[in-house]
Amino acid sequence: MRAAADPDVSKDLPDFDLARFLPYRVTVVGEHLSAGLARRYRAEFGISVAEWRVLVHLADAGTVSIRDLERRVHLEKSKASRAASRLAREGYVTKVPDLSDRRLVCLSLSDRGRSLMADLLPLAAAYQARLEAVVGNSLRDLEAALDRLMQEDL
Amino acid sequence: MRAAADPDVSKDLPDFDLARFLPYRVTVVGEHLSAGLARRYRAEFGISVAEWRVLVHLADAGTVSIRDLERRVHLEKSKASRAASRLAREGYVTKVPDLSDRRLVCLSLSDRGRSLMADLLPLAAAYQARLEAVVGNSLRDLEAALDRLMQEDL
DNA sequence: AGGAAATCGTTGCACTTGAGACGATGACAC
DNA sequence: GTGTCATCGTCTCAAGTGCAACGATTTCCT
Repeated sequence: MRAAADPDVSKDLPDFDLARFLPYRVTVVGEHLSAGLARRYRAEFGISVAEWRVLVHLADAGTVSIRDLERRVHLEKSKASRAASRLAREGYVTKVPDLSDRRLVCLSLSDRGRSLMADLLPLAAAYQARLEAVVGNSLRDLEAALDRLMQEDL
Repeated sequence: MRAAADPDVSKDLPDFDLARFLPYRVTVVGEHLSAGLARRYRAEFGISVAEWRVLVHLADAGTVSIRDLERRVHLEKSKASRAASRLAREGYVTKVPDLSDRRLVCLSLSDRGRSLMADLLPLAAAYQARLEAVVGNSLRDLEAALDRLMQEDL
């Protein structure tokens, strides 16, 4: 017979339900939501998610540096740098050195980029509206919960 | 003077707040939550997020195939295949052909893998408990909202 | 039985990613 | 000024990724 407490490896592991594990669950939903819109702007304009974030921030902040992107839209600096370079190469953004601090770059939308965003932003707004309809009247709670989770230092 | 309606590119773009855009927001929170725990098991055991998901599923399903992983824990099959291979190489899982259908592989935890999970699962359970405490009594609403967003075909 | 079609896991390929090193620039103390 | 330190953006390198193609198997249909 075996002892009741068995420290060796043949012992049963504690139950664990990945489907209820918040890091997993939130990540999967995030990928699902992002992919839904990204599929469209990737097929139509060849834009990646990182490039989309850069464009959105440019559309509402005007002129930004790589470091601003890093802090405001959660892109690591190498990722932000490469996304900005691609967008500049495609002609969607202009990239010039900042004259008052020549370590920085000034990124801003070109005419072509503004024209792109004139197409993209209404699409995204409609998508957001659709998601909010799905969530319904618990949107406030959802946002509050996400905020609290985000503030938590883990 | 300029006409009121101006179709050219110099027109202002619609306002758009990325910080309230659900795909962005949910994704960022998901990364934040995942990174909080992943940092620990990566530093301590050299395990990636994909490998973690494989291990968890093995811990509670016993024996699974690559295809099961693909469907149950949202890993593309090449990602699942490589994660399983790495874990097999490290000795955490055993990988043998399925005798009743030789297209499939049978993955299961080795003794070493079970021992690893005996350390990891309590850690994850504590982490989950901490997150649930942060969310508080709106946990039900949060889960329901995530479910509804997940079911939506986008 | 026998051939077409579907399924499974792996791999080759081109691309992306994260982490750190690096040169260039600026801020600060003395 | 001058030296030290911090900051910014890019680049390099190894590792990871998505996708499609592939061989091996099984299933289905007749």
